Amino acid sequence: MTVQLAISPASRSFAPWTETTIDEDGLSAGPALRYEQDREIYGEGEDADCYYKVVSGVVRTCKFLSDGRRQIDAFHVAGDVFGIETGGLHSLSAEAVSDCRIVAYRRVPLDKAGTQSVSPRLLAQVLRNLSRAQDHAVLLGRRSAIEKVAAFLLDWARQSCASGTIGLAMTRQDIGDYLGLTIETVSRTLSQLERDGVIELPSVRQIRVTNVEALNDLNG
Amino acid sequence: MTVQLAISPASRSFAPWTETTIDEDGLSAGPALRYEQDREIYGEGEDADCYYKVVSGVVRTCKFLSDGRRQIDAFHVAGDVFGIETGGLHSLSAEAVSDCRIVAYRRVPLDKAGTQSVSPRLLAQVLRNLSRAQDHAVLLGRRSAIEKVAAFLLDWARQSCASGTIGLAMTRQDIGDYLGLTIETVSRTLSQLERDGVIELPSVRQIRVTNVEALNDLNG
DNA sequence: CGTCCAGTTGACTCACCTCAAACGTGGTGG
DNA sequence: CCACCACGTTTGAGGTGAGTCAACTGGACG
Repeated sequence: MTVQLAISPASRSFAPWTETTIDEDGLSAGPALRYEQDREIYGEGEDADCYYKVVSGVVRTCKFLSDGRRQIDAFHVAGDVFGIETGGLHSLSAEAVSDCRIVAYRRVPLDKAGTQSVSPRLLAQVLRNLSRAQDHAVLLGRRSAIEKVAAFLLDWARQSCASGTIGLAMTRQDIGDYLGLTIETVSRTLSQLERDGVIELPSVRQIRVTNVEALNDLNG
Repeated sequence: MTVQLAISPASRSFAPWTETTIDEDGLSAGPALRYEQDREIYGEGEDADCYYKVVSGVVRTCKFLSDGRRQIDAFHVAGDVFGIETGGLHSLSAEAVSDCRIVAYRRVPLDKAGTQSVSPRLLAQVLRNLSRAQDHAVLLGRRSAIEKVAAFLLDWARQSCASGTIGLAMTRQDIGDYLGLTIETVSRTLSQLERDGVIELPSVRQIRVTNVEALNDLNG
């Protein structure tokens, strides 16, 4: 199983909850693992003996309901840390949205870590994820479809942008499952924004924002 | 301003990001601050020089959109920690849902904490909040009104229950803003659950669950 | 040139929202 | 003790934003 393989490079990091092998860009922490598009990195319920940092590419973390409905928690890009969990098990699953490189760090479950202290950098990463999750909740609970899409575009432009045109790594389905919408609604909303002269859609996976103010207005 | 007053008892805790004055129940960490119902504990954008732990009562943390729409992030009960933020400012506001007692702990912003390490207990609390936020996102993005209400009831029964009857600390408006619904939909859904024999509503703020399985089924 | 699959578009439906009125309960004052 | 008010809640009637189902489009690839 690839996951076994995935863990091995991290074993050089022995201290629990430390980042001794992580440096600012994460590149020298050991060889990056490669995951090709749509590969699962870990599944809901699997042992959470590692956490991860994205080196390149995009990763989605998500949850599933028993009937298959999916909610994407976040898209992670270079520098983002994901997979840090309370218990010994991952409560989300993680998948490669695009081909990507990822560094794994071995961890010890919190309940076995005793009084060993934690790097503030790690805490900062967790707090960043928490803050994103809180913003996401407002979006999911209180915004209309067009506001959701506008917020997503602004957010993604900031994260990924080679300014001018946004390159989408993900499908409409991914966007829908991130925003709590169906693909049809995502598609229709993008078309409407195009008709309104707010964006252009040179190709399916490329979006050019021609009127940022309009998006900012929609963002409240 | 009451917030100034609120901070003082925490000043006995000097080390940044430590919990030396916190013990398991949080009661001996210093005198608890009292907040009466609907008092603001801190506002969005205020300096986050303290974080907090609930001793008794219920606290809500929430965000507002510019037009007044509100999303409640979480209800916090005895033992829960809230108000730990990435930057120097609170990104949510916190208010007393019921009269409550709260302990404040002074903190130092992460960016000034340097390499000082962090208690794993604090990290565990943050991870708990993160996990709750992730569950909340699935609820907001992918569940129907009746599923939302069922999930809320089960959740709240677990947190607050003197088994048998659930005592609600919050209004329908609070529940709606937590679940991403209007008060009318919350009310109608509760009425429907009552008609279906799943719950009883002896009074507005009391709910007796008569059929837990039905709720669990709705919860997926 | 045909197949496949992601995306788009259209027609229709429905879950939830909006607006409005009625209800109930707790508090206040006569 | 009762009349009245305030406010949170419930209920009803009607509207609508987003979902559903289905047909169509357009690149990518063999």
